[in-house]
Parts: sequence; C-alpha cells; structure tokens
Amino acid sequence: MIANLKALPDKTIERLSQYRRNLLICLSKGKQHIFSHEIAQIHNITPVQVRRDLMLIGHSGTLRKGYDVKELIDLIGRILDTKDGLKVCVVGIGNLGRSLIGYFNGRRSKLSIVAGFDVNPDKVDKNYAGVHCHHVDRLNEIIKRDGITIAIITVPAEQAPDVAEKLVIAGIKGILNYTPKSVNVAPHVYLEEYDMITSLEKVAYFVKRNGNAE
Amino acid sequence: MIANLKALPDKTIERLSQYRRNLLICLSKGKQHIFSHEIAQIHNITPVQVRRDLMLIGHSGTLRKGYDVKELIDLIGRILDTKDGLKVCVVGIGNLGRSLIGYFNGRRSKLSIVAGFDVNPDKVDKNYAGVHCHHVDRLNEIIKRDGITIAIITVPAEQAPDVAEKLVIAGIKGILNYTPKSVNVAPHVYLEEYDMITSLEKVAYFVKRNGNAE
DNA sequence: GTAACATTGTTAAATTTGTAACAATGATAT
DNA sequence: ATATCATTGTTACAAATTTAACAATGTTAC
Ligand SMILES: NC(=O)c1ccc[n+]([C@@H]2O[C@H](COP(=O)([O-])OP(=O)(O)OC[C@H]3O[C@@H](n4cnc5c(N)ncnc54)[C@H](O)[C@@H]3O)[C@@H](O)[C@H]2O)c1
Ligand SMILES: NC(=O)c1ccc[n+]([C@@H]2O[C@H](COP(=O)([O-])OP(=O)(O)OC[C@H]3O[C@@H](n4cnc5c(N)ncnc54)[C@H](O)[C@@H]3O)[C@@H](O)[C@H]2O)c1
Repeated sequence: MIANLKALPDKTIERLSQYRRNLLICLSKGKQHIFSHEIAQIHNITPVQVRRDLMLIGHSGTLRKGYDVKELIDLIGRILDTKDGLKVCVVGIGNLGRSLIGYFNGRRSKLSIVAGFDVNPDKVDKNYAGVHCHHVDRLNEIIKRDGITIAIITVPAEQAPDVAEKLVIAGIKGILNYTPKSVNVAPHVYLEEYDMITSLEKVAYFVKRNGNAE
Repeated sequence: MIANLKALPDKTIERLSQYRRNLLICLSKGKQHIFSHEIAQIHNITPVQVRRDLMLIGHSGTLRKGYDVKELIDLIGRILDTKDGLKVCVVGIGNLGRSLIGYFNGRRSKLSIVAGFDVNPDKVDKNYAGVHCHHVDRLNEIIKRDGITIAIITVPAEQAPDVAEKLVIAGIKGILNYTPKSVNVAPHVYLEEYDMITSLEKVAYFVKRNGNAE
C-alpha cells in the first residue's frame, strides 16, 4: 500500500479511472511523458484539477517533461486494482446485461465478469460472450463458490430490490444498479446507481433552459 | 413559466426526474398524497433533501397530508418537459444503441427517440423497435428535417469525437455520450458523459477500500 | 552564468451540495 | 378551547468539490 492511506475523494477516483484508460492509449502510441494540460484536454477538464488529483495520489512529475506515463499507470493501478483482481457477476441477462458482458470482458485484467444469472430457462446454462448463465436460484451458491464480490443488476426494475437483497445475503460487497429502481443494502456494501432516463431528462432540461426550446 | 426562473442545481434536476418516475407509479396505485419521508425512503435519501428540492421548485405540501402526488408530477413536468417534447436520435445502432432504443421508447411522452444512424449497410434502412436507421451520411439532413435536438452517442469510442463534431454542426443542442472517449463540443451544446467502466472500477475501489479485498 | 520561461505542487478561496436545526402550521385528541 | 403532534418550509451550517493564485523548480536560450 503506497499512498492511498487516506481516503481519496469520490470524484478523484472516477477521474483516475479515466486518466488510466487514456494513458494506456498514449503508452500504446509510444508516448512516454505527458503534461497536465494534455491530460486535461483529453478529458475536458482543467490542468489544475489533473495536478490536484495526481498530488493526492502522491505522484510527482518532472518539471520540463511532465508526468511519466508508465509510472502513472502503475500508480493508478496500485490504487484502483487489487492484487488478484475482483470477480463480477451480472444478474439479468437481457438486452442490457448481454451488452455489458460483451463490452466489459477482456478490457481489464483485474476486473472480470465471471458469471451471469437469470430466471428465464431459455437463457440458463447458455454462454454469453464466454460467460455462463446460471439460474438465479443458484446465486448464493455460485457467488460463494467463485468468490464473486461485485454484482451488476440488470433485471426488470421491480425485481431489483429483491435481487439486491439476495446479493447482500450471498456476501456481495459492491453493487452497480442499472435499474431505475433504487435499492437498499446493508451499510458495508458499496452501492452505485445509474439511471439512463435521468441522464436523458437532464440533458433535455438543459437544452430547454439554454433557450433553444420551449 | 412558473418557478424555474432561477437555475436549479444539477443534482436537484436529477432527483426531480427520479421523484417523478416513482410518483407516477404511486399515482397508478391510487396514492394521492405522499410525505417527504416516503419519497425519501424510495430514493435512499433524507426527507430534508426532498423538502429542500421541492422548496426550490416552489411546491407546497399540506401539513397533515404531505404533497399532492398529481400536482407534484405536473409541476415537475413543467420544469423538466417542454410543451411539444424534444426529439432524440441515437448514433451507432450496435448492442448498446439497440438496447437503449428498446428501453427508452414509449416511456416518456415528451422525449422520444425518432431516428438512428449507423455506417453499417446491413443496418441502414432497417427498423429497430420502431425507429428507422439512416446512414450516418444523412445525419445533418435528417436532424434538420425532423427538428431533432438531442443525440445519444453509442459508436465505437474512437469515432465519438468525429460524430460529436458532426452533431454539433447539424445543430444538436444536447449530447449524451456513452463512449469512454470524451468529446469536445461548442459551449452552447450541453454535454453529459457516462462511462460504465469507470462506474465499475469505482465500485471495485470502494470494495477494496472497505477492507474486503487486497 | 543568468534571465526567461513553462510547468509543477500546494495553499487558499469560491462554489456547489448536503445536513441539521427549528419555528410555523394546522389537524387531532381531550 | 387548548395542548399535542407530525409535518412542512426555511435558514444557517458543514462537507465536498472545483477553481484560482502563486511560489518553487529546473530547463533552455543566450
Ligand atoms: N436496455 C437498456 O438499454 C437499459 C437502459 C437503462 C436501464 N435499463 C434497465 O435495465 C434493466 C434490464 O433492461 P433490459 O432492457 O435488459 O430488459 P430485458 O427484459 O431485456 O432483460 C431483463 C432480464 O432479466 C431477467 N430476469 C427477470 N427477473 C429476474 C430475476 N428475478 N432474477 C434474474 N433475472 C431476472 C429476464 O429473464 C431478462 O432476461 C431494466 O430494469 C431496465 O430498466 C435498461
Ligand atoms: N455495449 C455496452 O454495454 C457498452 C457499455 C458501455 C459503453 N459502451 C460504449 O458504447 C459504444 C458502442 O458499444 P457497442 O457494444 O454497442 O458496440 P457495437 O460495435 O455493437 O456498436 C457500434 C455501432 O456503431 C456503428 N458505427 C461505427 N462507426 C460509426 C460511425 N462513424 N457513425 C455511425 N455509426 C457507426 C457500427 O456499425 C455499430 O453498429 C462503444 O463506444 C462502447 O465503448 C458500450
């Protein structure tokens, strides 16, 4: 454990994840050093914010060359990743669930979707992008057996609270809920919720407010 | 225009969207009045926050019965919706794009996806959940012809900046970018970006930090 | 060598967001 | 009638986040 003794701000964590993704691209293009204003431009933010984030994680750049891309990637990895990686499951292998599996897998070495769950017999015991779909009745069993710690919920909204409860009982430590229905979890479980309709309505509100529509 | 003369906080807008969705459900169940603590519980937030949001939009509840569900829905509608509704297009009719179309449409009367765009000839001129897919070369034409003001980007990440630029030229006023690649737009265009990998990495970080993994 | 310069690291201020405190209200019970 | 009560509306406070300001640094040009 290097520099993340003190808790980092939520927003900094989000940006670190994004910095890393683009730093990896930079590295693959052979770029070895990068300035705060270059990172900033990639992400549409200010150089100050980049420098502040990097300060918080204890990274030092050099004055005339900026930050060492490889070092920075490693450091962010030490903060975001766990040594052996974490396992993820998806509950609800519908349109969104299948999209996610196809999209995520193979992108992160330290984070992989290893199981799916559904109630629909047509989907159970089939594979989706290499991920096996189990019946949701085996949720508890499989999660414990495989040491899965994170779950993504993509079942129909009404089912979400029920699924969340089962996940917590099964010992899940973090939940990403894509359902518009908010769920309750025990305080030791980290919960992140995202609602696409809200995002779209928010865009619509600001379009309206910018005076371009009434 | 009633009470949204002064700008409402970002976060309040997000919550209003969520309040409304659940208020509609309440109404459909015959519930006519609701207390701040009931709304709060649905969304895992505090009653104070609910009251504060409603204060900001100028809504008054009654003391013993709480808020009138129907009135509240109407008021939120006056804030979030435009009279004639706004039209939305999706650029990139892949896995995510198709999921979104299937999911969104029919859910909001004042916000509807009316067109899709893709480069793949196999997809062009087909319908997806009732939405026609045009070749992306016709982007400008169709957006202007149909008065589309909002776009959702779900093309491969590398294509996103290019697509965004075209959208802005075509006169789009708001963009929702689901690509992990950040895009630049003119300042009068409202931009919202969401990155699922970041969300998942954030969950993983907090799982790790809560001491459940190393 | 030294002046000019771009860039970093850090502290301070501003802004945004959430929380707490509490008076005001008016329905209900006695 | 009056006291009690749950609930609202609002103000004041606290926490989180972003932005600004600027000294420190070491490289480059001369
Ligand atoms: N499709 C999208 O683009 C999109 C976007 C945003 C949010 N969402 C949300 O994601 C959720 C799923 O959307 P979708 O379009 O994939 O729907 P879908 O109907 O295609 O998929 C839902 C899947 O969940 C399964 N399921 C139902 N009950 C279950 C249970 N108790 N346990 C396990 N599996 C169960 C169904 O068999 C089905 O396969 C919905 O809540 C929706 O609101 C979807
Ligand atoms: N699938 C997911 O669950 C998911 C989740 C998060 C983010 N994303 C992001 O969404 C984007 C799309 O993901 P996907 O899984 O749907 O990919 P996909 O490959 O299934 O779909 C991409 C579609 O875009 C089309 N396209 C390519 N270039 C285009 C252009 N210039 N103009 C118009 N259309 C073009 C392709 O023909 C294809 O139909 C990616 O950037 C991905 O990072 C996807």
